[in-house]
Amino acid sequence: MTQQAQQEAREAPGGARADAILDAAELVFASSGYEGAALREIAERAGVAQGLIHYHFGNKARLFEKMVARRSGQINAARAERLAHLRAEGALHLEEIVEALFRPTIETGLELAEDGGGFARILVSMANSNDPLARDMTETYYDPIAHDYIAALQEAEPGLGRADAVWAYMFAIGVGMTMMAKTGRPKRLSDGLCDDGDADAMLARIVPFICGGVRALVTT
Amino acid sequence: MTQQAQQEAREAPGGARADAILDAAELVFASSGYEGAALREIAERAGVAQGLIHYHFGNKARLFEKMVARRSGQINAARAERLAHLRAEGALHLEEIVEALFRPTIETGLELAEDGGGFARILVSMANSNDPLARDMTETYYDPIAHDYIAALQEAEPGLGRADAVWAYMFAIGVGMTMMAKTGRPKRLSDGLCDDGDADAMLARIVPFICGGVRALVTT
DNA sequence: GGCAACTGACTGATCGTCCAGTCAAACTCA
DNA sequence: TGAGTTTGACTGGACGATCAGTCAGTTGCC
Repeated sequence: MTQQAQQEAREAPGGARADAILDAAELVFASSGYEGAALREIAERAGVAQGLIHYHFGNKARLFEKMVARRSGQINAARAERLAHLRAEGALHLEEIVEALFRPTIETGLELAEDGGGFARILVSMANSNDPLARDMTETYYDPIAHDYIAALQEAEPGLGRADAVWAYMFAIGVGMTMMAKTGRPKRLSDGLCDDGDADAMLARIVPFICGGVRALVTT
Repeated sequence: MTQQAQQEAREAPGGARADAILDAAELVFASSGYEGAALREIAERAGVAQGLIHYHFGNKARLFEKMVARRSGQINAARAERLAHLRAEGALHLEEIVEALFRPTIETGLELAEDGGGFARILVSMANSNDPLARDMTETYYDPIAHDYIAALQEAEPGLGRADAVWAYMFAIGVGMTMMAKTGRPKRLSDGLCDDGDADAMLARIVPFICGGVRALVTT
């Protein structure tokens, strides 16, 4: 163990065990929901004693928040970077904006997918919940980047009003949920034709769908 | 009490107390989720002893299912009726189909809204879940009507392929979730400009958005 | 009197949380 | 350097609360 590693192992909650807990928490929260998730199961999956969760995170709510914060930071950094990159290249195009909005979520969400879902499903339940914990976290971690993308929509489509841009963003997020929830329903409804496990194939439909929807809201 | 009413009160679970339990279950499941909901709270809100829930419904899962079945029956009957009415009038138009798809859900969902949400939020969590209970119920109560509307989409837009029609339906449902979840986020993101409590105002944006999206998937 | 509706105290399991204690590494000072 | 002290990650059993579910008993209408 290097001195650097020792130093990191000391910092709470940034050590390897704390990360293992966050990884396990992601799996269990995703498959069981917040209320349904048992801290004992998280501890077991992380290969850690039950008490260690409270040592590092205090309580269940703070564990949930730290878990969301970690992954959300990655997602929204990638979103911001992609948007900045598009701006640097010149005029914004609607298709590129929508692609930039969803690809980081897909890739981060499916990365850890096991039985299918992973972190993305946590986002879905957070987005559709209105309890104070979920609302505060959405406000903290996702509202700032939302404002950026709403502004980008208006830049790309100058005829789009402010209210329409906000609605368009909300609708776009709603469409993205279809993809992230990974329920298997598209396959069932289409006799195997559609697969919500294939992120690229889905994105190929989602992007034109949303762009068509946005342009339909533009008052010309 | 009429003989008819007495007869209904006899059938389990069809009596007035059973209905009161279902009403209370709707409220509690909506605000706390399936795992978070406590049968004791449901009994208390219904003004009924805890044991009566098990007398009428057996267990928590069956109570949940009966509750969903009751309201879903109303929603999907209205959906089917509206679609049949459109067909009877002649050629199907995309805007009318989308309107027919959502209005019954909105009206049934907001009808019982108290702190905001009601049954609609249960639908949202069901649609985005992949646990066996939610999947089976979605399959039983919502897949049949989904097939009808997917077929209607293809009739209204002949250039729309089968896979595209299924995706379009899924995306449309995703957009509808935005509206049904009633998180208050649109208002927050727009400084009060957008209100997700105003179903009619939302539907006025959702319908053109979805229609624009669907038409963007049509291969011409 | 019979039967279905209904009650509420109860059970065992499981939950989040707590805490006394272990242990190895880091630090202190002669 | 090395014995004594301190630190902090970590353990695992115990706690009270609460959960879904059970059941013997009561009620009220035919």
